[in-house]
Amino acid sequence: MKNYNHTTYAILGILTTECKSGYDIKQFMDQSLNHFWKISYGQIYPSLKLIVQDELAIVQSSSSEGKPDKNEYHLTSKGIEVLKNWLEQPIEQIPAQRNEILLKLFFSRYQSSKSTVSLLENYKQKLEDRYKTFITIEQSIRNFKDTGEDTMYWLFTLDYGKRTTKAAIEWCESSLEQLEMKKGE
Amino acid sequence: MKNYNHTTYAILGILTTECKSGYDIKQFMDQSLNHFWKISYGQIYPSLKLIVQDELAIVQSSSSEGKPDKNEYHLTSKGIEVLKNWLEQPIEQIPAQRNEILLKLFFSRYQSSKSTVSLLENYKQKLEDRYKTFITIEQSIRNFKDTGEDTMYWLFTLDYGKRTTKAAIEWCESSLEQLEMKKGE
DNA sequence: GCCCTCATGTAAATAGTTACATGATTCA
DNA sequence: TGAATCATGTAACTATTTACATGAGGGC
Repeated sequence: MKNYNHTTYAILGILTTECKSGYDIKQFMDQSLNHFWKISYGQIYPSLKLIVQDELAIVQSSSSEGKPDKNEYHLTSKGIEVLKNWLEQPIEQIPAQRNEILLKLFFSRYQSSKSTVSLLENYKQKLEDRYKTFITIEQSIRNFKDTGEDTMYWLFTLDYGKRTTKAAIEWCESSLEQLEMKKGE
Repeated sequence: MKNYNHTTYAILGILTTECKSGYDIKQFMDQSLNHFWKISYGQIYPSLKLIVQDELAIVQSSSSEGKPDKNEYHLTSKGIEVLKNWLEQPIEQIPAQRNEILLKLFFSRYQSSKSTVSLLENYKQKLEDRYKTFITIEQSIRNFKDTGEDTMYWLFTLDYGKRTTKAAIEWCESSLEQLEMKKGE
């Protein structure tokens, strides 16, 4: 079976939901997959073209009143096979998460403690904002979604975000404390 | 001041250590920055060329007995300025960490619970291996490094890795438990 | 002689973003 | 009429990896 890139699999996955057009896919990404997967239109439309070429989906134009025409992509059985097959493959390796704050911190002896503190405080703020967003999303999933099959898995991914973000916030606090102690010396 | 990409700043940072050549930089990355920054030779050498062109460093050939010649790159004061300036800029945004396991989990209702369990167990194993690696690196830093200025910052980045990896392991355990409960229903 | 490590580099392919171009509908 | 949202798409650029090419020196 031919291999596709992760972006293609992400799109195939989204096509299993009610989201069927390029525009819908982008909306879905920005709302639901935002914290662990993002892509731009520049990738979505060419990928959809490939997906149709390889017969993983068929496209049909749909027009509804008062809205521009829309291309709806529907998975074929071949497309579903490809998706299922990918789901079953184990993860080759944990992604090397590039992290700018760690990179800066690694070389922080070239700047004042004060600057490093600012850097960390700013980062901590961003993490706290993100954490709050997760809580909000969680609430809305629990409120509006009936306990369908998807719900559990969606909550898993949110839980991952919450746990790792919380750990990162605690790390910021711990590091800031240590910097404070160093200054006090 | 001209802007460079993160890779260039990473290289400038490494050039402040004893690592001065393209080969050294790669070694350093693979050993010390491995869990949050990786680059290939295909990026290192072209970047070094640009760094010299922009006079952020000068290059000098050095030969030592029994070893091939080596190009040593030494930061200029301009190079140090550029590095320091970058260090002081706050992080624009938390990186959207693409995460394949979350992507698969998100669409896991299209596979059996058994497959999902395997996926998570495999991932948990990888996380545990990574955690052990962090402990090992931490020990070696504490043992072999005198408590120089760098040490504290290096331990910060390791601590980040340890904390977030631990949170991810706990997440795996929690998710596996929930899947188990679901199966028992 | 052969393999491993040291050492530098390029070319091609892949991945991904940003900016641009276009045009319909809705609402103020 | 002008801005906002809906909708599709491409071109250019940037980033990054992989595969390749080359060659010296050391140890078996």
